[in-house]
Amino acid sequence: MYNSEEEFLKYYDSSQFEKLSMTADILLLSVSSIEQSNYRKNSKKMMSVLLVKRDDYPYKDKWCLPGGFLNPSSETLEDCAKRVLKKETNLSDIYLEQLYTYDGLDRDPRMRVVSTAFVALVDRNKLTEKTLDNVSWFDITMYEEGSDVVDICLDNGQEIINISISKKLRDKTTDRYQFVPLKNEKLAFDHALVVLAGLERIRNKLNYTDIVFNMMPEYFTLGELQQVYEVILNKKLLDPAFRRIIADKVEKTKKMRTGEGHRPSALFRYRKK
Amino acid sequence: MYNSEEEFLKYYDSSQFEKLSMTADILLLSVSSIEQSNYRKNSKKMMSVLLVKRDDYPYKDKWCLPGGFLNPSSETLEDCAKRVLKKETNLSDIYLEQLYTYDGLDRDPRMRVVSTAFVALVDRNKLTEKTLDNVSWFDITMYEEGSDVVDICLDNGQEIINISISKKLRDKTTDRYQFVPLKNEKLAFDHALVVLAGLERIRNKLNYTDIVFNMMPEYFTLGELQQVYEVILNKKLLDPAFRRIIADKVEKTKKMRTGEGHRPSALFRYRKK
DNA sequence: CCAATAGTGTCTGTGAGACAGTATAAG
DNA sequence: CTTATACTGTCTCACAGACACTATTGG
Repeated sequence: MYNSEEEFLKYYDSSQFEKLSMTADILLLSVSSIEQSNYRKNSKKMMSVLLVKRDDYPYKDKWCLPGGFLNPSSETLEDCAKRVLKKETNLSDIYLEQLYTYDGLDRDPRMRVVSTAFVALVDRNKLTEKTLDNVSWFDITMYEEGSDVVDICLDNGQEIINISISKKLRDKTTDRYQFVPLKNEKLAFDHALVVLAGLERIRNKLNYTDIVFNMMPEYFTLGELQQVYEVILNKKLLDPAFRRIIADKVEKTKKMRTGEGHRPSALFRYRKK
Repeated sequence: MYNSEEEFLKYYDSSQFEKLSMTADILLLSVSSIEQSNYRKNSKKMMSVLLVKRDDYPYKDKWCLPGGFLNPSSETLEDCAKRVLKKETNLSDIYLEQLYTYDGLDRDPRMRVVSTAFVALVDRNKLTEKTLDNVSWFDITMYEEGSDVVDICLDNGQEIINISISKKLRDKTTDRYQFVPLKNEKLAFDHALVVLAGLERIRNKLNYTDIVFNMMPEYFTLGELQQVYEVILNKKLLDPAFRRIIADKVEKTKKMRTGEGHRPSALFRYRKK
């Protein structure tokens, strides 16, 4: 037939397979600080996610994750994700990790679109708040009532998005769980599933990686770091246990944080290994 | 512009974005038993992977993972993976899990192809050995010499495939590790990376899921199960510790395995929760 | 002094790792 | 009796969970 790879490629007809469009969607997460009225209290921390308001069909006026179509001839999906992040946040040095590829047949009413979702983490302080009115940070609250329903509440101060997702056991030929959206009126596409999967990924990785520090400023107190752990894991931790766990990941500096209405705390820094 | 989603879709031109082809590749893993010459000894277990010999360009005469092009108008990537599995092994009830999406610009010399890789697990006993001569099971040996180089050796009894991959730390904007193929002369595309990523996935999941039982027959001895654990984790386990760990995952049956040249062992069964 | 957080010392119970020992089949 | 595996009892050491205690600031 053909005698060499060169010859094969010369006559290869790449149109023989039907093609499709791909997008990269980004779940950009960070931690927000909410000042408390009591001057003594530390600011409360919450996980937050960046959403974009759609200004055109499909899903007009609903919120969605920032994303964009892949340019197949020039960029990888990761390149594409970075390009979108740059456009949306003006930052280019952000932690980025591939999450999952979503490919339901009807996820986009326009046509078949396969989307690879990425999780991105960022320190909120690095962001220059260029307040585009179609982009907004939503604080995340997760309720895992019972065993198989997860409720997620997203709140940007003006609008509240309620999501309810069922975690069902699937047949053994696939992943352990299937996620079925039960309630979701304001989040476009299948992005509710991406939010849930991304939060779970970060929660799992917290224990065996150093990803937290991508959401932290250079200098931080152990109290702040503990709050971030607590908000990601969604449970209170005991001080001594927490300090044992992160002891070898951080190093104490000579700086102190004062003026908080209580004992000052030492500032720590991430110690790379 | 448009007054409703219906109207929008009616005039939507889906050709405005450049399109591309996608494939689903499957890393089908199972455990093989190798009879020992000493009649007393139990058969040795090894992880093994199903490879297909390419009979056309590109990568003619090299081995690759079974895979196929996605038909975008009718199937999901998982459907596509199942279709390929059915064709290659004639089985349809197989554990299947999405692994990672590979999208390097030059991974296929023909054109831009993005591939979503799946891991599939199967009990070798369920396979009817229809010995197609272009399909073969390769036993896997992994060496993790030092800290950042992984050597994988694949052996089907006639041919040996040696792969060497470097695990390098990447910049913090992405995943912790970057995998760089150092040596690989017989495995097509970027499939060496898929093999490594899949083995690591299974190894990690062994501890917090019940996936092993997808590779086990209905009845098995604890010795056999332990051997499978050992071969996946690539290290010896202590009997009492192992039995404590899996105690609540299995249930003893009345059946026994005899005739092995040593004390008979009870047959166990997976206990679903 | 009070309120709130920072930071440390120490007890205890659980559980993995380790080793030793008993049991039982085939040849 | 030997060999190889099956299976169990128990000790120890590390470590997470828990609690209590001291320290230090602003108001």
